[in-house]
Amino acid sequence: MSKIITISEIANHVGEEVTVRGWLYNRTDKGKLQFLSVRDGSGIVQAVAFKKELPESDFTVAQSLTQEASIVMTGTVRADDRAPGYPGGYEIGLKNLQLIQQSEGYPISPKEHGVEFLMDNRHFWVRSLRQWAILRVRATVIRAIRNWLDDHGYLLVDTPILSGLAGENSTDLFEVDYFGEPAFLAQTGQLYNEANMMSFGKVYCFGPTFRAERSKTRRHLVEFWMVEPEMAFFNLEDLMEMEEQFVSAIVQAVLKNHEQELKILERDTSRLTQVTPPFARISYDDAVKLVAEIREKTDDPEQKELLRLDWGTDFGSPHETVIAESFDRPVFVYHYPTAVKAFYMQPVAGRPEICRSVDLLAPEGYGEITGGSERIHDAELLAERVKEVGIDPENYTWYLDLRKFGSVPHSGFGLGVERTVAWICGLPHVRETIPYARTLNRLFP
RNA sequence: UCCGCAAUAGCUCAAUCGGCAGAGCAAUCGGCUGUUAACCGAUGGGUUCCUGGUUCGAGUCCAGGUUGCGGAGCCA
Repeated sequence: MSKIITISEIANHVGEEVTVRGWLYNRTDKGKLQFLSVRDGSGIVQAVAFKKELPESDFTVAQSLTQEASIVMTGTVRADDRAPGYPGGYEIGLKNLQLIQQSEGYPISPKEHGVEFLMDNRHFWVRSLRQWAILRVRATVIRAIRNWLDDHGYLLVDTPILSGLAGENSTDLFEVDYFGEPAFLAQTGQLYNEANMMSFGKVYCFGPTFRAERSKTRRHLVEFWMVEPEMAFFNLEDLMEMEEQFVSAIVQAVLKNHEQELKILERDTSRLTQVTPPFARISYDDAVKLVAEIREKTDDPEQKELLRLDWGTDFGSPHETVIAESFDRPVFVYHYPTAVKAFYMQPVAGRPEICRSVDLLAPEGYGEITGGSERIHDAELLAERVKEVGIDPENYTWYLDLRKFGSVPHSGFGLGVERTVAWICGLPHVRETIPYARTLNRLFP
């Protein structure tokens, strides 16, 4: 009985007889010689079947294998530069092959497919090479997020997914029946984070969030994952310094661990290596001027229309794109108009029309990947803002009470996992960055 | 919700001016001892999204609808 190995560790077994268990990814039949491309989850390896080197019945089995048939194979590992795979350069000289189950009519071929077809077959699509690479990067992004926060004194404190609180924007909430009472799926854990921060100093929550926005763009999902750190005694400048360290650590972790995956995705990593502190910083006031200058220079009438912008309105994605393109690394845009941001953001001293908020825009048109602010810590000011915005203070009693018992200045932000993965992988759409995307028209598979 | 585009074989697409519905891949069969999305030969495979209209004749033109895609708004 030979040793069962995973393909990722094949380099340690050159010259040995090994067993690999997996699925047929592709097959090339040359008559008395066949090449089997086999994946086992950890990688892809080429197995070579010469007719004379394995039992006749096993060779016949090899000839009958269809794409995604499950198999157990045994053979000798040898280094060969001609062998493709991940990692490439090694192949298995087949001595024995056992079919577990044939795969009849597998829908996804090595040729191109359309988006709808692939999303309908997402439960199979996750087996494909590009998806394998993307979802491995996603796992590393999540691991890097947790490692960095855990290593820097942040405590993971989970926040509820079901809540009676509306959160930020009541129109975009999913309502569910909670024993006859209305409840909502969480859009953010932030309000709870602010309570937890007073207990643990630096906290974060990390989980799925739900937004019933009727958005149909490359940057939106109905269900997406967000990490939200919240820190006591942090002002806006502290927040930006923390964010640039944090985001850089995530990008560098992927670069370090996924050279192979980024190559599969044909990602140009030169822009990613530049993602190190400090990031660029620009105020909303200056960003508005910057957009106006860029708009002035463009000859494209369509672009001129899209870039139209008055002070006081929020940036749309065309604005964010041209702002981000003006810098060679991620850029913070801070001090947005108070009117376009959430009620709990601290107004700037002497200029209450702007607030201590900051969004981080990723380069290459990937848009906003974090959004955060310094929070209002004064009880009276917060109560005033609640009244101004017109939300029912009844529902926010506990949240308002936080400001009555040792309230301190504090800040926090949320980072969208899918947008971060899309940016790092260089993908055109976030739907491939989550195993089973929930979008406007998709709840299956 | 608004604007634009699309729907033809299992998949990706073609079909000239309105005139016999086609190719590649996949599948099946045959050939080949170094393939890299192998190649060569053969075979099978169609409610041209739906409903109605114009016409001698509609995949193609017209009306309505359905579904999907891209963008805007909104956001991470």
